[in-house]
Amino acid sequence: MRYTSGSVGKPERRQQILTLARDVFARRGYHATKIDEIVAAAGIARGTFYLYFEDKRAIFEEIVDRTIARLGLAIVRVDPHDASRSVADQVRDNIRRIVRILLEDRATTKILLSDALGVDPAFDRKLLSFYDEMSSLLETSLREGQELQVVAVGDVRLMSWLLMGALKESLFQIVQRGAEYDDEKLVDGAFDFFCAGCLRVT
Amino acid sequence: MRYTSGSVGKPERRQQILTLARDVFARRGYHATKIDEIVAAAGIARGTFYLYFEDKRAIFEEIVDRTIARLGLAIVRVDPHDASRSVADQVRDNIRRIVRILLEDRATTKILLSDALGVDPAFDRKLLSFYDEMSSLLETSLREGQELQVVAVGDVRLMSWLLMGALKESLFQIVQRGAEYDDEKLVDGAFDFFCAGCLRVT
DNA sequence: TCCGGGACTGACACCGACGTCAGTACGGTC
DNA sequence: GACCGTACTGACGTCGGTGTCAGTCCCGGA
Repeated sequence: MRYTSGSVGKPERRQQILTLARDVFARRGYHATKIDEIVAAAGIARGTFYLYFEDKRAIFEEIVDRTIARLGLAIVRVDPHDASRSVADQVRDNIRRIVRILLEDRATTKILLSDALGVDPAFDRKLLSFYDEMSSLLETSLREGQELQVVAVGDVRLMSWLLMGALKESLFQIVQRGAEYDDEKLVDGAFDFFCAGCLRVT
Repeated sequence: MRYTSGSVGKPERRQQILTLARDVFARRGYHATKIDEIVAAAGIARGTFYLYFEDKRAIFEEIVDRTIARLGLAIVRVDPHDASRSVADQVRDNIRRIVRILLEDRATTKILLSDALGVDPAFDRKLLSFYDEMSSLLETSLREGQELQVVAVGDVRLMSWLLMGALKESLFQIVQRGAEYDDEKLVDGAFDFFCAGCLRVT
């Protein structure tokens, strides 16, 4: 009896399972995904899965962690004293990097923005603390910006929530509906919104 | 053997289970909540639960549906030709009604904003179509606003996502952390943000 | 006092998903 | 051709959680 179409090395097999599992998670959601489905999608036997991953939670965590790590690196502190790059450009670049990462691998983004909460108390904590970190970073930057008068007066904590939420929801909607949406158009739209809102009610 | 401390009528018992279950869901999340936990929290036996509710999904749906229905009613179309109420006031009132409903019952809000997605494919669809409805309503209003020059030019669909996301995330953060946050401060903060963003980068 | 029915109970049978492990296939080495 | 070692297989035992239902309790009417 033949096992797999092509004989593959261990790291390749691992990556293969990871990628296929990601697609299943994106399609079915974390809780609805059974090991059997991952295994079927990857064209391997049940036992093989456990040779490469501890359990469902472990493979899920690995998928999400990669993107979280990339995001963490992509967001860099705005330096208002950098002569070579305006604050506006730096902000825009941050938005662009986030958007690029998240629209590049839509399956993972969908997972991250809709299934990652509610997996497990420990995992929830990790995810929330990531958001906390991002939010704190934002708050600090906003406060600094207020002193330099490049950020409106007001509660910076609330602002950070509003900003994060606006971007998160847009990205979620785009990947959720599988809509094509031009990266740059989103970056510009979000940036403009952050600068001036959208209501002009005198 | 005594059964329950106080003898209660059927509708009261039902409501009691509903309320206690809501708290358990809020604390533990949908998937982590077992019928046994609801039953323990309500101080009733396993069998009793099934006298009142089909299953876990049914009681969860009932909890969430109530709030969704209230939200649906709370959001009213902005009428730019209403002489008695300015557009700004009407918008602000919509925000206020949403905020009031969601901060009034924080447990349910937490459930709605963090657990409700990923329960079940059918339930997901229902929830997403609710958001779709809200989003469409918003888009229409925004488009109308653009004609009247009270809304910035740009993609109204993106704007609706940005607006919804900003508000959702703020509310989520508030209930998630159990932070006290003044209703009116949030309404004002969100409204100001919608009108003018928060960046002032020339 | 006995009976009937409604509210409630909780032990139990069932089930679906999990993780394991004895076994199979196959490529290399002597 | 015999013998490993490695990658893989899938049937099977296990288990946590579910929903059920025969039985208990209690009250109100005859």
